[in-house]
Amino acid sequence: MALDHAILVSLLERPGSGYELARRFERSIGHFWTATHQQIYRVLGRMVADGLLLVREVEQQGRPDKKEYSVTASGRTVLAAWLHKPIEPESLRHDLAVKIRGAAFDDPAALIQEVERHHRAHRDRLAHYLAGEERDFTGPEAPAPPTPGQELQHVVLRGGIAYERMTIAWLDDVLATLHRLATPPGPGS
Amino acid sequence: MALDHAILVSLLERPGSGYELARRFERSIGHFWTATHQQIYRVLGRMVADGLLLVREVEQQGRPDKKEYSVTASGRTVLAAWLHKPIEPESLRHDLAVKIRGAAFDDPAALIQEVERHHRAHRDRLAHYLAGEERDFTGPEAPAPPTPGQELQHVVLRGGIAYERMTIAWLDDVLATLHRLATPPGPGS
DNA sequence: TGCATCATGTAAGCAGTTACATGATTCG
DNA sequence: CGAATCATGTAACTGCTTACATGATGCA
Repeated sequence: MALDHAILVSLLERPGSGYELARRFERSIGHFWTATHQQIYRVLGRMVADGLLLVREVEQQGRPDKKEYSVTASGRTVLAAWLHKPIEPESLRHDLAVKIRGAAFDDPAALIQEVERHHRAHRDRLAHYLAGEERDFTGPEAPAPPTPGQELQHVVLRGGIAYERMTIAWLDDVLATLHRLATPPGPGS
Repeated sequence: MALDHAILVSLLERPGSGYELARRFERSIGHFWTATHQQIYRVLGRMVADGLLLVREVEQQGRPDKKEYSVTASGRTVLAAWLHKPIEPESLRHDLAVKIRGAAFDDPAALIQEVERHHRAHRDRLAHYLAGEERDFTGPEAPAPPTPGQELQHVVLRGGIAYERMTIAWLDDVLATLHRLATPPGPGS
């Protein structure tokens, strides 16, 4: 289960509450892993019970109190063990591709709007990643020289950027294909 | 649940047994969805009970008998309903990216072999996809002109190819970053 | 007064993985 | 005789999603 390990990495980068973790999973860590707060709270509870994390109650002004989690020595050991264990190369799960092949048994043109919607979502995500890269790594505000941790975060972000660019280009290809199928060559051609 | 829909699409493309479906999920459909035979048999049973599929016992010579599944009108309706319902753009789940960020709290150099292993796996997959493209779509054996269904299968395959190429390029970037971190500039520079 | 943000959780159900289990045929 | 391929399944467990549930503060 890699959610445990993603949480360990995120809390090593910076301790925080379940709520903060959920927000990180929507943002930077969300480039490569997703999780909802429900799941995060449950796993946090288990990881504390297993001794991988420490909790500290933090009182706040003008906000509800929070629990701040940090990684124990045991948690570091568990993470290191996972880092040294080989994992299988990922395989994709892409619902949209199922839909595209399914369109052969329905109306291909009906899928155009859906694909355009995805295209917009990926363009937005790309813009968001590029803004984050400028802010954290390539802009004038960025630390120079970067720490190894920052270099590794940056290369992961570059992966997210490359993924979004590739996806946008592919969706252009998909749209062109759907349009071609929707308007087949007339008898004059 | 998209496994149901992936099965519907696959059986509409060609009826087949659970075993055959499992093999397809390792190959062409595996470009965008994975499933094991255990899961497939369970879902097939449920889909027959729900009236989405028909089973037919087929006796074979020199092989065990098999059950051939095909899609009912009800199954087509369910697929069409799903095709017309918007889905959320995917978010990634990439264990290797978690490992890369985690390497900041371990030895980055220790990850190089793992990344190289993934690099090889993705190159192999790319070669396999390209061979499939040549065989089914661009080679001399390919049907001309292609049917709409084949055009859609092809554009999905092009997506798989683009994904593998992007991933290989990114893993090159990751390897360069890990090597840079493993051999920091000496005092002479 | 209502909405957004901050903050934490429980419960039920479905999806997916891993381990276990069987048995026929073909080929070397 | 053993290994590979064809063929179908059950059981247990783990992980993930969806729905439900509460309550404070700050701002318009």
